[in-house]
Amino acid sequence: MTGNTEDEATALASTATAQSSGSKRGPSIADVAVAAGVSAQTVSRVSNGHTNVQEATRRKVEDAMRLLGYRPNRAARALKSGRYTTIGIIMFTLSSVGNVKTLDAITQAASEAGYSISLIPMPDPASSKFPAAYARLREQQVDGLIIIFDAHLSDKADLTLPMDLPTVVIDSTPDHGYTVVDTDQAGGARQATELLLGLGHATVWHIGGPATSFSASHRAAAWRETLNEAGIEAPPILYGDWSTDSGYRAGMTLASRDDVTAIFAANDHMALGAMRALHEMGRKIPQEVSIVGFDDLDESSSFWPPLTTVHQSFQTVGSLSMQLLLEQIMGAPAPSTQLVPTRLVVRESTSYPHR
Amino acid sequence: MTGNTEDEATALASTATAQSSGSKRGPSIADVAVAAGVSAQTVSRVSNGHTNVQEATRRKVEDAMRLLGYRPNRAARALKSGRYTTIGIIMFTLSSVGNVKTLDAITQAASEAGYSISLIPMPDPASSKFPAAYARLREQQVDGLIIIFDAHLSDKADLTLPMDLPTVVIDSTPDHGYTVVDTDQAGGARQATELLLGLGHATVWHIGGPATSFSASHRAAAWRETLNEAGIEAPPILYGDWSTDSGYRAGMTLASRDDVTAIFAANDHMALGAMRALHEMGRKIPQEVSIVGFDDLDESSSFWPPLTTVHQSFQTVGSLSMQLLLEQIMGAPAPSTQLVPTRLVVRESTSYPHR
DNA sequence: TCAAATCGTGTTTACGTAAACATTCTGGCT
DNA sequence: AGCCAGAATGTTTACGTAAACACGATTTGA
Repeated sequence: MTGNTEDEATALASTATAQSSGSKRGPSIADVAVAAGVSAQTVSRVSNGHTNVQEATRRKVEDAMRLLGYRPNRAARALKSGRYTTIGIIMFTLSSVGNVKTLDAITQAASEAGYSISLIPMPDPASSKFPAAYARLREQQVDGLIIIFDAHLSDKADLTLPMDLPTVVIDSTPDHGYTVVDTDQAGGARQATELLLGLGHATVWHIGGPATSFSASHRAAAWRETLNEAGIEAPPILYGDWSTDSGYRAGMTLASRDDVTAIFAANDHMALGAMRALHEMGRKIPQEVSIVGFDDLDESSSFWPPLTTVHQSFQTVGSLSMQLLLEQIMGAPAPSTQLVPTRLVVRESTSYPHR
Repeated sequence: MTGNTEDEATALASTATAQSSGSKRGPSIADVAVAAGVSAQTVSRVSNGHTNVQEATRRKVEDAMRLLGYRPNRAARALKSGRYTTIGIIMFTLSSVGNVKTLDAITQAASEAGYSISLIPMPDPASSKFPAAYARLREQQVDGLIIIFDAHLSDKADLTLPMDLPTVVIDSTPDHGYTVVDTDQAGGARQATELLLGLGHATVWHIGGPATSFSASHRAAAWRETLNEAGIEAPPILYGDWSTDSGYRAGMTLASRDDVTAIFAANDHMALGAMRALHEMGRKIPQEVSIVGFDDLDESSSFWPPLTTVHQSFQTVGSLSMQLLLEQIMGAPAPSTQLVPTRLVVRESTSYPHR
C-alpha cells in the first residue's frame, strides 16, 4: 500500500518536474493533485487546513506535497481570494533608533502571525516625490497598514490617508481617526521630573524637542504640570531639534547659569550633547548638575557618566500595533489610542544637589 | 469629440462602479477597456508602457484609467508573468545601526526602481525557529534577495542558501559564491592606524571585535599589517564583543598601562566604552591617550571628546547592492566582491603624544 | 502595380488558486 | 427496505493580467 503510493507519486513527480523544467516554475496544486490521485480542490483544502478531509486523503496529499516540494503560490492565492497576507509599513526614514526597534518588533510579530511585511519608504511629505510614493502605496496590495511617523518630522499634518484599509498609526498625534499606539510620553516626563524634585532640586530645567513635534510637546507639558503641582513655576524651555548638537547648544546656555542644578532633556541624544557642554564648562555631573534623558538608548548606560533616563519599550509598541492591526483585519472594531508605559532607569547622572 | 469621449467614459464608469461595489474590488483592466472603447490587451499595453499604441488610443485609455482610478493588480500581474517586482531582504536583527542605514538605502533604491521590499526576519540560525523561517522564505515570492548579515552574528557559516535566485550578500565573509558587497574593512583599519603612527605614536593598541566576526578579523589583520610595515611588532589584541561594556573592560586594562598612548577600537561603541574607562582612570584624551573608532555613528561627533573615527558609507553599500541585484535580475552575470571605500574623520580624540 | 512587410489592435488562452455548486457515499432513521 | 442528512470529494468557474497568435490596414519596395 505504502509502496504503491510512493511509486505512483514518484512516477508522476518526474512528469511534473519535466513539465516545470520548461516553464521554470515550481509544482502547482494540479501537479500535487495528480501525484496524490485526488482533485485540485482537495489539495487546496489540505493546503488551507480545512477540516473536512479524511485523514488518509490528507496524508496522501501531504506526502505528495512533500515529495514535489510544493509551495502555494501567493500571487494566485491573493488574486483569487483578495487577501494578501501582507501588511504594509510606511516609514519616513529609518534615522530614528526608536522607530527601527519598533519596526523590528513589528516584523517579528507579523512573521509569527504568518504575514509578510512590505516596507514602503515615504519621502518627506513636503518633497516633490511624495505624490509618486503615494500612488505606489495605493497599488501596493496589502491587508493592513502601519504608519510609523517620525518624531523628527514636522509638517506631517499634510499627510492625509483617506484609505478604507485597516490602519494603525504609531505617533503622538491626536485625533487621527485611526487607531493610535504610542509611548506614554506624559507619564515618562512626569517620572523624570518627579525623580529630580524628589532628590531635592529646587526646580528642573527642560531641553525640549522641536515645537512641531507632538511627542515633544507632550513631554514638555507633563514636565510643566509636574512642576506646577509641586508649586514651582516652570523655567523657560530651551528648544532643540533632537540632535546632540542642539543639546550641546542648550547645554552651553544652561551651564553658564549657576542656578541650574537639574535638567530634563527630551531625549538621550540632547542629554548627551548637554553633558558635553557641561564637561566643557567644567560643571561636574552629577555633583553640580543632574541630568535625565528620555529613550534609554543602548549606549546611554555607557555615557560619561552613565545617563539616568526614561526607558520606552519600542518592542511593546511594535508588537501591540501588530496585534491591534490583526484584530482589525479579522473584523474587530478599531480601538482608540493605546499608551505603552515607560520605566525610569536611574544611573549616575543624577544625585541630590551638593551644597 | 472630447465631450463625446468623456460622456461615454462617464456612463461606463458608473457601470463599472456599480459592478465593483459588489465585489469590493477596484476597477480591472476590463473595466478600463470598456470605458475607453478598446480591448483589454490594449489597456495592458498602455499600462506597461509599450510603444506600439497610437497616441490617440493611448490618450483615451489613460483618461479612462484616471477616471476610474485604475491601479494594476500586482497579484494578477505576478501570476501571469512570473515576475513579482519585489525583492526580499533577509535580516537577522535590526540591532546594528549600520545594518539599518544599509536597509534604508536599499529601500530607497528599490522604490526608485519600482520594486517593493519584503522584509524577512530571520532568527538566529542556531534557533529552533530557523527551519520554519527558512520554509517561509521559500514560498515568499521575490525576484531577488539581499542578505544583510549581522556582524554580531557568530556561526552564520551554518546558513547555506542553495537558491537559484539572484542574490547579493552584504557581509565580510569570503567565498560565498554569491555577489558580496562590503565596506573596505582593511582600508579603513589601515587609515586609522596610519593616522596614529603619523602623529608620532610608538605603537597602536587594538580593541578588536569578536574572533568569530569576519569584519573584525579583517580590521585586526590590516591593523597588524600596517604596524608591521612600519617595523613595529603588534601588541596583543584586546577582544571585545562590539558592546560599549566590552570596550569599557578593555579600556580599563589599557588605562592601567603607562605605555599605552594610542588605541584603535574596532567600532565606535567600544571606543566609547574605552573612553569612559580612561576618564574613570584619570587618563586625559587626547593628551595622554589618543583613540580612534570605526563606523562614524551620528553621535560620535558629540562624544567627549568628539571621536576621531573611520566613516563607512552604509548608504553606498545599500544602493550598490540594489544596483548589482537589479543587474542580476536583468540577466547580467553576478559580479564578485565589491568593496566600498571608507573615509577617515579626524576629530578631537587624537593628537601627537604629549611628552 | 502588387506582394511583402509593418503597424495597430483584437481574440484566445493560461497563470495557480479557492469559492460555489454538484456528486457520491455512508449511516441512521422510519 | 427505503429514504434522507451530512460528510467527503469532484467539477466548474472566475479572479486580473499579459503572452501568443490572428487580423485588417497601411506602407514599402521592386
